[in-house]
Amino acid sequence: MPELPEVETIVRELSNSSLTGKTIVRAKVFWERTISVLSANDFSLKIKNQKIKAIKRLGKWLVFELSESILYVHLRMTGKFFFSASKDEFYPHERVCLYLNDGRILRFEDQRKFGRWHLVDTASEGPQVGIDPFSKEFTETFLRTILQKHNQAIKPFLLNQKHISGIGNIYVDEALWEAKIHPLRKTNQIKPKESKILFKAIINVLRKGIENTGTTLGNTNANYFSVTGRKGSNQHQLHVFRRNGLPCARCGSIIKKITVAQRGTHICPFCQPKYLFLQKT
DNA sequence: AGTCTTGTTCGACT
DNA sequence: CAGTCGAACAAGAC
Repeated sequence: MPELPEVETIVRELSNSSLTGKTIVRAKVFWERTISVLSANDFSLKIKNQKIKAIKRLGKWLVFELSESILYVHLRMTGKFFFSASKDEFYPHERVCLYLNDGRILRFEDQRKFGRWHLVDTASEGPQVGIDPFSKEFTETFLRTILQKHNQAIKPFLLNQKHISGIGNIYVDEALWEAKIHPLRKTNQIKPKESKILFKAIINVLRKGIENTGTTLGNTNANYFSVTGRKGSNQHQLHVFRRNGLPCARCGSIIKKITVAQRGTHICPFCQPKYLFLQKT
């Protein structure tokens, strides 16, 4: 569910919610497997009395820099954060909550239970992810070079967080449509000119996603909502994702849904040909 | 009842 | 080693 733009939106909202400087006075775990490596009990003991120094993003991970540790949170499909003031409220999908020294409770809700909290001492024990699309290491040259080094369909390559971190199923389909590249094209057969356009498309779709505070596809609890419960608006800007049967905004052809790497994949069959019969200049 | 889902990891296989 | 594929995780919408 949440990809880079959604996680970035959540990080910004948490940072703006005066969470920085607050102390975690108590943690409660309602679903043990949400906590990775540590037991729920060890986690609660370890995080207790730690101060939140900063909140950042690493790929799709949220990073809470604490006084003695680093807390990494991955939302996977349905994880979401929100605040509540009352201790007595009951939320059916609540997995973890943090009591703060200002009386607020930061709650973590996760319908499908795939979300993970990883509390470690140093960043070297944290998740190892690839280049962030908004870091200065992500350049046209980097993308062109790494595509040449692999012989894999472009879509699963872009979804692999070890190479580039933060792109998920929605934004990858959007970026490939924008760059006019079929998701099954092999990485090492993508021409330098196309790679350059793809670079711009990746930055563009992610930046637009952030500007629109994320993509919320539906109204149910399984969808993305921000910390304050707001929907994003990027779903109104999508060109292909879940638009199968509708006309392509560029050429009018009907958007098709196919399966690539076991993921629903949306393409314009005219704009994104699988084989390049004509060499474009 | 059966299929699908915005993420990731694992093992089997080629 | 590199890449593909299906399953697993888990719950709910359609």
